[in-house]
Amino acid sequence: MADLSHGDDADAVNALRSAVMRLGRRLKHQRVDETLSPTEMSVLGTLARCGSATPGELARKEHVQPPSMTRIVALLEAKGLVRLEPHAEDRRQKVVTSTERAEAMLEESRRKRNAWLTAMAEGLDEDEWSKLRAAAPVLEKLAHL
Amino acid sequence: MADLSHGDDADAVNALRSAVMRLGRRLKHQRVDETLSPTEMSVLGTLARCGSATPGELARKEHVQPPSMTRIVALLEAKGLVRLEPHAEDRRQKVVTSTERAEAMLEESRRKRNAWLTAMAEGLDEDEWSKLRAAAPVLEKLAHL
DNA sequence: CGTAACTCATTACCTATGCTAAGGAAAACC
DNA sequence: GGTTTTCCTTAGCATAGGTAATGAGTTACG
Repeated sequence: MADLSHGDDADAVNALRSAVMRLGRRLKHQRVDETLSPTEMSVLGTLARCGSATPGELARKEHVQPPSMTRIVALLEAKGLVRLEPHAEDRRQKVVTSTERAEAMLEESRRKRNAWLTAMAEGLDEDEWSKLRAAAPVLEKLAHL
Repeated sequence: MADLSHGDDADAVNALRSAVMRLGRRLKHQRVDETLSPTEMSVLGTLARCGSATPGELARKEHVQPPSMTRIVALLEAKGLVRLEPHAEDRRQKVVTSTERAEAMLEESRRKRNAWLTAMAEGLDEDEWSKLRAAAPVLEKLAHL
């Protein structure tokens, strides 16, 4: 594992935490569809990546409690972005699948997000941006740990 | 500026957004002092870095609306972590200063945060961690842009 | 000067989004 | 076959943010 005991790493940790929190708050405001919360967007993204999933699986992946996921899935279904089907072998569970409409929305949202981040990146040079690009997968891994 | 038009960067942008959001959610739960919200912590951090500031300045820096900052400052004052003084030249404004107690708490919290992130970093190798460390300042810059 | 317009902080109220606790149905396990 | 466990859900609550409206203080302009 990495050694986090000396000062530079402690500083990095603090910078990371602070930046992630603030950036997260700003990203919330840049939602592509005003009627969709950040977590709802994130769920659609997860479904696009992983295909179908049960509410429980989604709750674990999004680090949210099951009751919260129940509501999120219900809202997504009401908006026609997700389909709910009975589970094949286990009748307690349900299977959540994103619709074609969700795919289209994700594509649209990707464009808008990029536009916003492009504006943000005006203030970054190529070197800074490449550091960010290199760190993106690591942050993802960390978020899933 | 960086070129965000091709696919790799679009992917990086998506990964970044998703990871920042999820990591932010998990960091919220790892608060060092249960009685302090993440934004309250962030305000104390800002004060430690920048010295005194008015509520309005803090609201802008934390990307929060003024009324929210009013409440945050009031809570911090009630906990003895912040001192409120009248502004020298402008009697509309107030000056917020962190107390010695806040400094001690920040130091304590830094230790606890590091412990948590150390546990997280168990799953990272040295290369991944160094990428993260390189990106930390860039993320901070982005968060402040 | 004095009043109009603006700015800063605050108050009051509302909403969004998460949580815990509790329940009901299906599966798994003696 | 009855008990325990697992999964989703319902109900109620807490937190943390936002908007709109208020009040006090400052600045600008006529």
